[in-house]
Amino acid sequence: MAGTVVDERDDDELRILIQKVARRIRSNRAEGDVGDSQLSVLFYLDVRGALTPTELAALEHVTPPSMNRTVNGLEEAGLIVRERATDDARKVLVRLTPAGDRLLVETRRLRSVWFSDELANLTPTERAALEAARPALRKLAGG
Amino acid sequence: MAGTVVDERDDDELRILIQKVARRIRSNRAEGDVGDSQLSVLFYLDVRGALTPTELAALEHVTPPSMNRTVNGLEEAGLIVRERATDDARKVLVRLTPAGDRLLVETRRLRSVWFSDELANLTPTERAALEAARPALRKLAGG
DNA sequence: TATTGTTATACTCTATAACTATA
DNA sequence: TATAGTTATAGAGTATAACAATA
Repeated sequence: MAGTVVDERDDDELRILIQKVARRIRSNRAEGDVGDSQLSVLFYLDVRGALTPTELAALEHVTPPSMNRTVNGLEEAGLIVRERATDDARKVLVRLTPAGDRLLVETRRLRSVWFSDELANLTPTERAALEAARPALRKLAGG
Repeated sequence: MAGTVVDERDDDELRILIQKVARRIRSNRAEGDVGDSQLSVLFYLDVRGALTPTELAALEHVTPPSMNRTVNGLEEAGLIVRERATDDARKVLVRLTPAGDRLLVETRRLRSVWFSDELANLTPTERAALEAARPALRKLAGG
């Protein structure tokens, strides 16, 4: 019972720490950088090829209207194009443009600067521990 | 050189994973729940007592106007009060109200449900790895 | 002048509700 | 009816620029 209380507090701290690290990552956006969600969509399109808005929404665990807004922003910026699917006229395929591909590469490079510096400031032990936690983080990220 | 490229991609994934887990935590807010930043402020006020907006902004790594908006929301909800400091008339002390204290306890409990469930779904190995990464996360969170 | 707090404004991301088009 | 996409609207969180009050 005492153990339970301690565990709850530990979980709390872990949860708050993850949110805080994420907030710091976000706050270190570079000038002309693209937002988190937009970047993540570019990332998925690069890895998996063209996807529908519904598929993207599921991958990001957001609602279709949220993803639609994100896709609108990317389209207005010329980073993706919408194409009607040939097999099902309801479906739309979101595809990376060459400009989107270039921005993805550049933005990831910019984003990595702060984070990689932070990682470099960890001790070898801390770094190894974070590396070992990668599978757990993958599972918590939910695919 | 090949190793460098792989490392960059690994850092990228780690960064994106952390952001994604944070997004999932946020999306699992309960009804009537308070936002991330507001909750974090309540957390600090509970642990450290009354603090100025500037101090809170520094702790959260956000700008003073951002913190001001967060504090406004908490004040409108009756969860904190602003008091003029006696020693320096420029300063404002933000203090938790009894209602804020109650909401903090309740909200943390609600928030823990989803995350603790997720943690419970990890294998013992994954769970231990995440636990071992806690010091690294603390450092990345920047205090 | 420097510091503290604040307001004005704008952008990103998120959600729910409701609508259109296609299957 | 069910599914895919979208629009309308709203709220939280963040930022920069500019201003007021006090030290």
